[in-house]
Amino acid sequence: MDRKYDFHTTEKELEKFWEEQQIYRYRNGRDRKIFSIDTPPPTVSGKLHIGHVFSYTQAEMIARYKRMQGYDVFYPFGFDDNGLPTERLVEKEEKIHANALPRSEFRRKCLQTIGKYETEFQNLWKRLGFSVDWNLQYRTISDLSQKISQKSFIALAKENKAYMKESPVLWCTECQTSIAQAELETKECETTFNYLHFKTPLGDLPIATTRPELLAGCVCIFVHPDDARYQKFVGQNAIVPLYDFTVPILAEESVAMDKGTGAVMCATFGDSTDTQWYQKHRLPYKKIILQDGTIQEAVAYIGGMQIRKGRERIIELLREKKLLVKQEKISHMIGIHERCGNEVEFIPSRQWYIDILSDRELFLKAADEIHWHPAHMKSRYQTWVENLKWDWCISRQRYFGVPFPVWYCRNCQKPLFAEEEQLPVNPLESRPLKPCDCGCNAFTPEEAVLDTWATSSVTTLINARYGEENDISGKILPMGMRCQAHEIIRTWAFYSIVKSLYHTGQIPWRDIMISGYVLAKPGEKISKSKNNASGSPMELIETHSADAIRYWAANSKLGTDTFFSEEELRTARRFIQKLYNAARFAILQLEDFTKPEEYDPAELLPVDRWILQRVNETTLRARALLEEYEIGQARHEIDTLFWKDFCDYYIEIAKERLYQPQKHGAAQRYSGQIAVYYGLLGIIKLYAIYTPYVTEYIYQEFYRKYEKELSLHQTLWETGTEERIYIEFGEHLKEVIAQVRKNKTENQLSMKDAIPELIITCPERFRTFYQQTEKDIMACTGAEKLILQP
RNA sequence: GGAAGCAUAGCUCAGCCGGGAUGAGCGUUCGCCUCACACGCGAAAGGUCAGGAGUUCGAGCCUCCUUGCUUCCACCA
Repeated sequence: MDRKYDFHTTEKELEKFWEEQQIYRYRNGRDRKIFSIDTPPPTVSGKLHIGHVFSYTQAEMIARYKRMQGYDVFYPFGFDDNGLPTERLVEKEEKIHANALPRSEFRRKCLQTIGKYETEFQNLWKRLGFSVDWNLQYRTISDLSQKISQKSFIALAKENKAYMKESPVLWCTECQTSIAQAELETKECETTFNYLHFKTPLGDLPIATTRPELLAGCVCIFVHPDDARYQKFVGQNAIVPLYDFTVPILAEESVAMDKGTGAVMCATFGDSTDTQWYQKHRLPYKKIILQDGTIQEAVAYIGGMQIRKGRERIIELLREKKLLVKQEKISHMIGIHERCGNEVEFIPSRQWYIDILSDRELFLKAADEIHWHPAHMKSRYQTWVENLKWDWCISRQRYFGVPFPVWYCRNCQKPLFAEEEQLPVNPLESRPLKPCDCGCNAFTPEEAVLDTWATSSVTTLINARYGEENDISGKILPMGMRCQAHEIIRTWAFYSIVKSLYHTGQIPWRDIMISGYVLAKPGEKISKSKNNASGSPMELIETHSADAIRYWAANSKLGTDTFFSEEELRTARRFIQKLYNAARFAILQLEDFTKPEEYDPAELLPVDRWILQRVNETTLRARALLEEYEIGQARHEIDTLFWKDFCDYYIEIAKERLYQPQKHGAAQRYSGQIAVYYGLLGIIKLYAIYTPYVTEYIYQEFYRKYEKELSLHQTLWETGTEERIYIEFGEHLKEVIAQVRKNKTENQLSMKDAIPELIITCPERFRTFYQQTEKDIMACTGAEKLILQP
């Protein structure tokens, strides 16, 4: 073995070796319990950054951990390559607009782009040593995914869980599609409160509005029924300034008397409150804003303008005509679309929804059946479910997605669903297999596509090939765990729970593991769009090794956001070199080692039993922590065992015995060899989940010729009976050596300098142990004489 | 406005059931080239555990209040 560990060649060779030997293949549950993993299919919307690596790697360690506990791990990998995020990427890269192209051509461009990105993504995950079974790879745009997604929709529609309705919906005028509540973000925004007077028979009624461009869409005025200032106006009509039509003045309890003037203009639609009032008071709809964000042509003064432009123009006009009483700068929160940051509008349209409001209790109960890691993440889910306002709108007026398997009868307008044998189907290219119940055989296809989440929420079903010929849902559902970041609790986690409950009646997974973000600097999330990542993951791997990045990713507490610092990668590299060096030492001492069929621990020296007991103890502790997904804490336990106990104490104590059997005895040396052999093997098994490359290298370089498994990653963590007395003895012995080291340091002596006499205060129960360890202690401390005193 | 998380060494963070800060890594200072490793070994300095009150024999940990940071949700007239 070279003095320096060459990760460049080693990692590449081993990556190939694992792939060729199919080390991580899912064995279909043959003779092993199955642990199935629902891992996030990354959205194909740009390049992956260190944040993804951080989160995905933590989950990957759990996969490795479970495998080494004897599970047949079902660990697929997918790509979420349909939907708006991908469309936006393609529009940006190709400098095109989806709606300017024939649909088929745009879809073709999308397919090209995702192919390129997916290869890149896959290479990165492989390079990071992910123990994914690539045979299980899936894509949300594949035929199978589309089929299962469409089946899901049809099944829900038949149970009336999915329904169509005409209603004001959240609308993004930039992306020109409806969106769901979950895709809404808020942004603090400076705006102006414009005060105007509406004339009424009883005098002027002052109104404040931030959206004067909607004056033409005003349908009524609301005042609070208890508001003494305005009670008299209720039941009267008011004249809308500038447009001079009349609207009724109505009483409404939800009006905030202290906001603006206390009297509020309701337009269709300025905000979500307007939509609620519209429904509650059965108000008329006056169309002002169109789907593309322009004002309807027929609107006087501002027809055809963009919303902002129209607003400015109206303010100008109001000012000219002296109708503007005053203006006030305010800052308020507005809803924006998470994908583009554009302000959302409410536009009535016919959309498909999934009923989620009726079954909140069910969704909350499901959350209690799932183990959340960390536990407090459950409250985010609960708050979200409790605050749901609208059913889940699943139709998108976009192109690159799973089509709705629906046509509408031209005669009776009834929706007609595709037959199962037609799926996956694109209604634009196919026809229903039979005529409508009304006898009509002419149809209009649904042009919308499904919300991306409507498909990615069934990843568990896609992986299980739910309802297909080779359905394996009985084996892998509910899945053992779901891993994801906390930002998508309200989307991916929530929708997956909804779909799983609706389709299978059970929770999608038993555990959910939620990772934190990697922040570039305080508060600033690294994101694909901001491009604020320091070096691409591939570059970092080339510089620091995949193992180093993985080791770093295991450093923080689950669910906690962390900062990225390249400095910490250097620490990781030091660790890898240290492990390599320890292995070099071990291999050197074990050149002539004959592995026993079995060995009796009673024949080993106490200090050798101590280190083996420490490995055993650490394995037990790491196991307990990893069962709770505490990757960082488990690694910390292992670090202490390896660096402190194994390297700094054990090797130093046993060194001379291994070098000089003539002085210590052959049997004593053999005892040490056994401890080094099994001790290091236990340690590399523990580290295998964190740094799979260097540990596998050590295994192949040395252990492979003794052990039966082809790869370290096919071995299992082993534990035996705990014998506390050896742990306690080790602790005592460490204290003795620490004292000697301290003494030498204080006297500025080298560690190899001799000391004439070492007096050990030794409890009776350790007496024999110390007697058996005398030569080791003398060698390690340089003591020429050893005195044991009670 | 509601909720959650965080606040511990110069920095980043561990601290399980309430039992003596036993802390770790990085950084700093000092010593040591000890035949796996100077990408190392050994040691040292450094803390009013955000502030306050309470419960308790005993609080970093439990309760309440205050402050600061982060996040989620609500608020869009």
